[in-house]
Amino acid sequence: MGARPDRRIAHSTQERILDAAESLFIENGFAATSLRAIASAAAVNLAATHYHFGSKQGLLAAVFHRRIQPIDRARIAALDELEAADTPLTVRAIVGAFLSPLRSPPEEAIFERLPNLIGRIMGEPESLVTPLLKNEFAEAAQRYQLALSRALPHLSSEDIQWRFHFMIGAMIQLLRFPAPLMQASGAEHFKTGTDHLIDFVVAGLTQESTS
Amino acid sequence: MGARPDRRIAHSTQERILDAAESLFIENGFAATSLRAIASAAAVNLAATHYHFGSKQGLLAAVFHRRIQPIDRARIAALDELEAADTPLTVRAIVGAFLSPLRSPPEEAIFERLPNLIGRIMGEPESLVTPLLKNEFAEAAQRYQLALSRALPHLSSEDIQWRFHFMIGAMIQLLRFPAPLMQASGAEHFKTGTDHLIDFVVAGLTQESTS
DNA sequence: TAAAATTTCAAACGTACGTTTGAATTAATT
DNA sequence: AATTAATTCAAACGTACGTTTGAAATTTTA
Repeated sequence: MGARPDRRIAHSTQERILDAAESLFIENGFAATSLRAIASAAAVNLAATHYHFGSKQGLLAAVFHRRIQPIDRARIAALDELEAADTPLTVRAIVGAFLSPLRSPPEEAIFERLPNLIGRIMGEPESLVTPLLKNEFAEAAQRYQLALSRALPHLSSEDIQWRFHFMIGAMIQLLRFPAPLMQASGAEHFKTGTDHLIDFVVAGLTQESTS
Repeated sequence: MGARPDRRIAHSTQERILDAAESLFIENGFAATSLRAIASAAAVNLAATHYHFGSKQGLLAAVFHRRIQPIDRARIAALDELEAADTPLTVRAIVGAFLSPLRSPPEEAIFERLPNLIGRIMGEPESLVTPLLKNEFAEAAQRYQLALSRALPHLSSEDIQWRFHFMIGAMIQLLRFPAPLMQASGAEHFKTGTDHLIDFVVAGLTQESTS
């Protein structure tokens, strides 16, 4: 019997594993998610996880890579575009470019849980997170900190690093908890979490430290 | 010779377990830390972990409670003291009161790794974190958001919640990664991470959203 | 279609896990 | 000192884990 269902409806084995692993990693974290649970949710054989991804860590890397790569590229592309113009960049424009991939239109339903994944993975122990970030996020971080120090020439590189650090923290908080604790009631004026985030970090970045 | 018979050299079994569990939770996370590793590091019998704390989750709760309670009380006490005066509070004073427990003088060496613990636990999956926070952090959060909305009366409660949310995120980032990625070279002018954090979040909180 | 490469599968590998048990030991009480 | 309570201990409980295996099934290549 044909083991291959309609390819348009059902994803490939790798994709099904990635989807299932992503959901379960988001929900329970890496260590608390078993390959058996992943294989079961993906409706594939347990051994398929090792056949396609080598190990549980390899699967995590693949899950992360699939989501972070488009974001990383979009960030760099957005900054390239900004810098193509010869006008000096505003902090708000830089922040907007950095965060825009997080609110870009969901061409695929992917973007629904993408933020959750990043937030969850960033919460994992450092020994798990650092190797993932080293090769996926370092370039964009460097580029954006450079752009920020150009837009804020009076700040030391130390100041830039700290403020960038806190921007990342605020961003992760939004990714992990898409809404503040209290459930916002009827959304009166439409302002997304990302909008609030941008306002907050722009103020933090451009602040003139009075202390 | 020490004039005091310092009993702290030899901790009790519970304390040794709590210390060992704390260190290992910080390093590897909850799920990836085994009770056997904890018992071994604490030099106690494996069964002692269940005898004293009932379960692994109970141990986590005890580890967390031991550290978060002093912080929580210090936060509330600091706010009480501020509000005892009848002058309206500044945002900076409120933020300083909220964050002061994180840089209070290390009377005990405890305070060295306390921030790491909180940061690490906040990164755990929501199902683990939420029950811990519900009864340990809710009151202080409410009190401080109320104080903030009094200091910033032109802001909606929704705005207050969002800004508070991002303040927490920036704080957690500092707790989890006490320094920005790049190692700061010779510390020229002394300004701690908490000082940078306060400046950042005060600016974010007091910002007049122009977007 | 025949051969080769790729992918799926059921089953098992050895190890480690959280938890429980009941006796041995220590501490507290009378 | 005798009795009771609290604590420690070695050992084992059953379960689940990541990983490996080798044959069966499928897809690709020629």
